Amino acid sequence: MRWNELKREACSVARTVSVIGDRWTLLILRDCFLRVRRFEMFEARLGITRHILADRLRKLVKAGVLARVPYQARPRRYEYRLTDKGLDLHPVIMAIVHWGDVHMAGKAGRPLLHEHRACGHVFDPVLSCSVCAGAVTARDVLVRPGPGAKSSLLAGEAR
Amino acid sequence: MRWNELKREACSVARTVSVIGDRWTLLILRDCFLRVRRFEMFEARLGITRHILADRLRKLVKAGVLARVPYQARPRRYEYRLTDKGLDLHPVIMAIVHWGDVHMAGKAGRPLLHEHRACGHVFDPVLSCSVCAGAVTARDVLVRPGPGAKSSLLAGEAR
DNA sequence: CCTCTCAGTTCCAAAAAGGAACCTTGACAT
DNA sequence: ATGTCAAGGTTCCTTTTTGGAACTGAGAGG
Repeated sequence: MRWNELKREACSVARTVSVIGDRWTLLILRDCFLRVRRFEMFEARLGITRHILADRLRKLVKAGVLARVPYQARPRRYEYRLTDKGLDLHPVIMAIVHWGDVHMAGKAGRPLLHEHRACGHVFDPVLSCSVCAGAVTARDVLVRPGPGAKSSLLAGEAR
Repeated sequence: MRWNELKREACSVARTVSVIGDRWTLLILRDCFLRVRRFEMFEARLGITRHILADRLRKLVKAGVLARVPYQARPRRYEYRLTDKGLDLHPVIMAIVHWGDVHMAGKAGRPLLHEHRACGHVFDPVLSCSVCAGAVTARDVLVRPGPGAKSSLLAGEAR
């Protein structure tokens, strides 16, 4: 399966992965959420080669995750900003950061802390239910086919 | 930057990406959460080539995300199961699924629905604060250096 | 024996990534 | 007018990673 076949799969993971399922893309998005916006800044922070960076930024713009907006005329220069669609990736990045904090932090401790403006405390992200607001873990979830399902998606066996 | 340099970065995203930042790995994990466990099953569902699958499974086992457990003797056969560390990736997969459901679902609708056993309803995952339990969006979060920080990680500019 | 299943491994061609140099637009200084 | 600088790319060539398909090995079952 090639990249372009991925986005046609009847699976939300496959479709999302067709946009962000690449190590550089994920690192670029991390930097976007840290307010990095310019080509040279990404390059310096990531240690990515320039043509791969150009390629990934182009793809993210095409996917509607980033917008390429001019920040000066003469010479015309552009920067890359998260769109609303891109901002919606925040939970993905937070979940990734949290897993890294818990399972991959060295003894130096976590590199970054997150403060919740609303309550003023340093917090951990918790996944919760949109209906009852209770915490959700892997074992609390029953997966069922939805309207866009292909029957082959589910593995069969009940949970 | 090569893969093996990634895990040494002082960034939880980089470290997590060194384990799961590959499209096949993410799709393998999706299937793991759908109770797929055997080599042939992964291959059939994913359309991945066999040696890449073998490679990714080996890496996930080495990373402690999956465990290779025998399910029959004579001939000895193994299956791959999520460890607790692997189960902790559930929020990452849920966040990815949800983004795909919202931004990439065709008009057929979402392929899978998730029911919260505790309350019995189909739900969407919401990221919330471990301290006050309130919802958390990108703009609610203030990022600060933690004990394991390198100063270069933050982009500078206040949020 | 012969064939089948599962779980891999091997080999070769094709695609993607790394590295370094080059290009373009315009500002600013000499 | 010539030279240098900065930002944001592009080009070219080499090394790495994938894709695809065939082969291996340990039993089971006829």
